[in-house]
Amino acid sequence: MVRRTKEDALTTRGELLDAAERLFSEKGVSNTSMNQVAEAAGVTRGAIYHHFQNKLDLIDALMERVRLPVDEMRDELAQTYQGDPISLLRARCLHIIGQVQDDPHTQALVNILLHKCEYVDDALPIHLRHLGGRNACITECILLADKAKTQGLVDEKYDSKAAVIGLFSLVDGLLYNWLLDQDYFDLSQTATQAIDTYLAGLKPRGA
Amino acid sequence: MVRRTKEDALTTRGELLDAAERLFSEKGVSNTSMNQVAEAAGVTRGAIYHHFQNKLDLIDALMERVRLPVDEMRDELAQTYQGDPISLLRARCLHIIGQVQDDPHTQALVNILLHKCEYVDDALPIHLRHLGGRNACITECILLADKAKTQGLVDEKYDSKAAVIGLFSLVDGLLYNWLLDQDYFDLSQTATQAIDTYLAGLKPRGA
DNA sequence: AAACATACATACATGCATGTTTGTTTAATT
DNA sequence: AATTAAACAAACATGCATGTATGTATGTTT
Repeated sequence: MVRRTKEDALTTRGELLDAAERLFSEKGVSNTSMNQVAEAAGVTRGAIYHHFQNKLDLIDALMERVRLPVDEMRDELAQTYQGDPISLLRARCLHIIGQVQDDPHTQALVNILLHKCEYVDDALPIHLRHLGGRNACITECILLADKAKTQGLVDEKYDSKAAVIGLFSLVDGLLYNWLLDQDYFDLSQTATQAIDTYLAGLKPRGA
Repeated sequence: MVRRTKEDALTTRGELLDAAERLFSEKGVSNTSMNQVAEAAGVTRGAIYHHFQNKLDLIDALMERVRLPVDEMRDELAQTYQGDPISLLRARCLHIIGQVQDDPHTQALVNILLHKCEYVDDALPIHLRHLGGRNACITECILLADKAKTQGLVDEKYDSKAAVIGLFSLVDGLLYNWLLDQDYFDLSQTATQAIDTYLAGLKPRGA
């Protein structure tokens, strides 16, 4: 069957992305061929090369699909600027944790990023996206940390950038290890305690 | 030239491992062919298949080579049981950080583990080794955390396992992000502050 | 209704990576 | 000294992944 309607084509495209996301997350990116993706989506490779230029382009589309919700979340949290900066940072971190835990698309994508793809060339869209998103988020959060410092919520002795990088590394590490073996520990419980521990350590001693 | 002496063969084997370590760390495991490894070592694929069964066996040997020093370190630190458990944990974490930063072999291997290989199949020796080593180390450190709790160095409200997993995730995350872009932040400074922050958060409030 | 463009399927060409086998030279063995 | 066996090199066979080119049936446009 060929030349279906325009929305049918979009459906095919979506099924290709679903299949790719699942296979990549299960077997790794370079260990999954375009043919396998096509078969899993019930089409042939012709369909893939019609919708995407090549594997990299496919991955790019994959990331584009879930980046949008993440951006929404960021904007949303940025607006709810109520409460102290530390609580905001906490909420943001826990939100990320929760989303990876509960949203299958996010989980698959993060799994791909952390465990199922090789960072081979600087020109790779994956690499750039990952780094870019991280740096933008960190830069934004450093402002929050500075604000918290002026409010006396964070000890003066700490460097804001290092503090934020530490917090993000903690989140990354938790996700990294949890995705490695989901049965080894409970993510939300462990993450909540770990993040609270870290944030408690940021407070001035006398507070 | 062929059939060189027995130690010449060991040299060849070592050069193969060196080449593999470098190429894998630079270009990724699945993106590096056996032929490229052989060429980089100045031999042909025949030499590789003489010393190793296949790519997985090569990687296995790669990990075996640097696992030994790491184990030495662990035994060494386990003997110096002086000082409080928290200081010991701190020293251990900073030691790992320092070793990744300063020892090229360790750095390359950790880079491969974190960024240059796909965790595709549970049967892969890489996967098992990584998980096994981690779990063993965590189990060991949980005892330390418990000990610290009985000494009143850690707040009663914290779960020991979660506390240790948090600490290790922090270290993993720091290495993960630093290896992604070594110029973005100073590893030892950031790690020292982050680890100290986390450990400070573990203390009881009134201390 | 005719012309065109889209959404694929199919077929083809190419190249590379792997694993194996065979061959050759020289150290080690007896 | 003769035999064996190690340490590779070189050649072979195979399969798979990619990219592209072509074919075709059907929606879409005018």
